[in-house]
Amino acid sequence: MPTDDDTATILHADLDAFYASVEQRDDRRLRGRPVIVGGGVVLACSYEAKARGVRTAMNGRQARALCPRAIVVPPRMAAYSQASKDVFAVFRDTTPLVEGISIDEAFLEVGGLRRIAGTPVEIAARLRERVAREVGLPITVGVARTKFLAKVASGVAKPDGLLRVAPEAELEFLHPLPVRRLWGVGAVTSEKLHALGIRTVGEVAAVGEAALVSFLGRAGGRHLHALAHNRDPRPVRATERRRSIGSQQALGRRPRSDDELDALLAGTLDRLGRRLRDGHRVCRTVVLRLRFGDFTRATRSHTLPEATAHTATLLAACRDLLGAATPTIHERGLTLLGVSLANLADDDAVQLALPFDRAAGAALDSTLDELRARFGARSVTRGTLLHTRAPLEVPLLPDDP
DNA sequence: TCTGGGGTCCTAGGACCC
DNA sequence: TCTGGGGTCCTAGGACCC
Repeated sequence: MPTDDDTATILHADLDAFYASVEQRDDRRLRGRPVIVGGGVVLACSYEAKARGVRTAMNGRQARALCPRAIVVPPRMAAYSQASKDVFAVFRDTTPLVEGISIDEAFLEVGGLRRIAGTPVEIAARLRERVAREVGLPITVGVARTKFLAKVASGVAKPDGLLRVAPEAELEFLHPLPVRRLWGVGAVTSEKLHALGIRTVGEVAAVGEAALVSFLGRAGGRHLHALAHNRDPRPVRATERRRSIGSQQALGRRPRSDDELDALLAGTLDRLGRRLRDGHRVCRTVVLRLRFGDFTRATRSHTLPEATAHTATLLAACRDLLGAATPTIHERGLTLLGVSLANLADDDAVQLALPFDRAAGAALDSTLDELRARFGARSVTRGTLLHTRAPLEVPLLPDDP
């Protein structure tokens, strides 16, 4: 039982089989039956389909072979987006400290709510009830002292469950789990670890940090070492702004003419430009993503001198990149075309020429509030200043000798 | 396992700057 | 003649997440 000084105050809330659950909610004929969302590739599947071995990202033909009785429905992204908004409204009504991770999961910090709302487990139980009653969707919640453990707990408790990891039993819970459960361990890393005879989190914990760093690189090694020893000091923080937006589409095997590709590119940039302007953002870097007939991939990027949301400017930059890649495309064929816009900033962000001076750079932080006031901008951040080598000249440091 | 679409973060080398 | 250390930015690629 949680005690009064319970430090397990982080909730990880994760909707179960999200897209498929929305479909079952909206069409009672689908309830209790195996449902697959998406035709060519499985975007999501209900637990009835999972029981037959169907998995997310599996190709459609294989999925239908495993589960011939499955009902395949096309995705309805607008419905999922609305359902997500409804669920996040319940999250934010539960606690102000909500960190969204994706369309269907979030961390919630509920420490400090004990007197008004009860223990974290009580809060989690109420949250599950509310999401079921008000939005009509099943959700699993993990409760723990750290983000990482809360996420592992919800994964273990799925579907439609609630699990608290007691602070005194964390390693007992963690160490027998397979390495794949560690955040950041995917197919490649787990294969590397298996090759070294490491299969469980406990076995990772027994390896020194230096050894992990030499196998997996600096960041990856340190990250894994910390998680395996149950060290995850990251606090729950309100969701930060997007760092990039993008769009891509698979083209199939059919060869496309240069004109066709150009039209696709123009359409993609038109939509992205609109999203950028709707969000009052500008971008400075365009990234062209290509996948070829042999499934090799390439990215080509270009950084503009000034941030913009002007479609024609962005399109021109993309055309140049695509033009340069045309020989490769003719040679190997193109099966995917995508564009990402990165280096995002608010469209009224102050743009400054940053002097190359470390001392000034450090002093910048202390003058940000002053700059915000002076320009009446929504946001002035150090990041904005650093990645914007723009023409506006501003006396940065009034006290500068 | 013949392959969706939307993202995040890390690494590494080269150019450039002081 | 010989030859520094520290930093940022850009580009490309890769792993991973849902």
